[in-house]
Amino acid sequence: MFNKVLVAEDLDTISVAVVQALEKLSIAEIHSTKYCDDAFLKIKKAIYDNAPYDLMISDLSFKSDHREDKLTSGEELIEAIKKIQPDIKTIIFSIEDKSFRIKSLFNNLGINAYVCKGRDSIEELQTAIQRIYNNEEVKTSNELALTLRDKTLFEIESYDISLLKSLSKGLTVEDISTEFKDSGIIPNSNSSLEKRINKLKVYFKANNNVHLIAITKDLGLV
Amino acid sequence: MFNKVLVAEDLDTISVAVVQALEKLSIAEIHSTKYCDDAFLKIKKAIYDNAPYDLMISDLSFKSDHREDKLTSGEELIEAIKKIQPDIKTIIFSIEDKSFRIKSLFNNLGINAYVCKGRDSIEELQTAIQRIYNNEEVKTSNELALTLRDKTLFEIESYDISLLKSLSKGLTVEDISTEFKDSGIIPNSNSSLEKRINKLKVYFKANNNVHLIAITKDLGLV
DNA sequence: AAATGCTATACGGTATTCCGTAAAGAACTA
DNA sequence: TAGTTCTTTACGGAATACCGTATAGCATTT
Repeated sequence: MFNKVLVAEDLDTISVAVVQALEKLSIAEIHSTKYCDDAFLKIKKAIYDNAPYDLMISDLSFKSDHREDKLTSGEELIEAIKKIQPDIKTIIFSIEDKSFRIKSLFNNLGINAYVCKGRDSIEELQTAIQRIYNNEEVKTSNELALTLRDKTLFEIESYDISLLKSLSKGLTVEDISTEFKDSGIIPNSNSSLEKRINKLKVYFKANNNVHLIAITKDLGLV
Repeated sequence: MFNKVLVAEDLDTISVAVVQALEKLSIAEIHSTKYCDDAFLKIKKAIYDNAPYDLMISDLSFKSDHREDKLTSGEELIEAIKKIQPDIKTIIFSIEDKSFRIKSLFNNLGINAYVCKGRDSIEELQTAIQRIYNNEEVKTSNELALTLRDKTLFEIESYDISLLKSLSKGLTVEDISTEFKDSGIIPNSNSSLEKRINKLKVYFKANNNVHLIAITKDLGLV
């Protein structure tokens, strides 16, 4: 089994539970930290001491508080760590369940596993660790597997996102039209914008603009 | 100390940590559940068995899964439970840190304490329980205390919440008017609803309804 | 070049929002 | 009872959303 593991998690409740789960896997050295910056320093020092970590388990989002941290999210943390220790194994342990988000984590960060915080996540986390150690394929959470495989997912382009964001800022279609014209974004006519908004409304089954923003906010798109 | 306590929390990691924290307070009977509906049934059965719970600690948001639950949030759960056992003590233990939201929980649900999941929440939870048991004033988390004491804060009533919720469901003012008439909610005329929406728009500095919903969604009010 | 198809744009009519003003009703005061 | 104030309701006009149809531009095909 892995010898030295680091847990980066800001919520104390979750952190103690994860550490306990690791202890049951008879991992010798388990360290935990509540801040991304601290996690980075620990990894760095471990390399320096010639006793590097084998695995890091990290949350994605960290609450901000009085401290002014350089690294503020799990993504930034992993990106920074991979630069100084490319061979370290990484698991993200997060509540995030948006498929497109998770997909990009595998593709862009090269994480080894993604475990979704949920009703049976302790066991899932343990099996994920075991499988990574055995170099086996890591199975994702049940619910997740479905959404990741779902090819029918509407391709939301960045154009749609900025359109939705402008709407949620309280701009009228007229406003957005001039905004897009200024930024050189096309299409930018009222008519085209309306047509695009309409497509989004159809896709998300929204009755009107208010409804559309409510839905996409819930999905975390905006 | 309290004798019988129920923990309603869907994330297994947090649940085990909370139960451990309770054990250290030498509480005799500690039960936990991952679903709102189950929590309600446990409370109900305990009343029936003449051994009611003294305290419930509940999360606010619960993940939805294959089960089709009637109660889907901590708010709904507490509302339902207060109807069958009005004297039960309740603590909300959630990641939510928006002052509006929390204030409305105190005002509309009559909770006894609000503890924010964070880096030192285990200790905060324990002192909150102790203080409720001693009938002392419950101190809220440091950051929270400031915003809650602010009397200039607009009093968001449950009326406003249901209005915003209806809007975010894509209903028109006309629709909401008939909906409110059917439910016996007053005021319910188009004019009054518009006036109320206007106040909210002024308060939240929203340009239009879309903007208003975007803002209140961000604040976690809807 | 002509035909085709796709996309962006233009326009018009209806519905809804947005925002005033005013009347009706209820609660309180003198 | 009459007066005062606050809340609810009514109404009207301008702005915007909503939705259909029609034209213009551009690329590809024939």
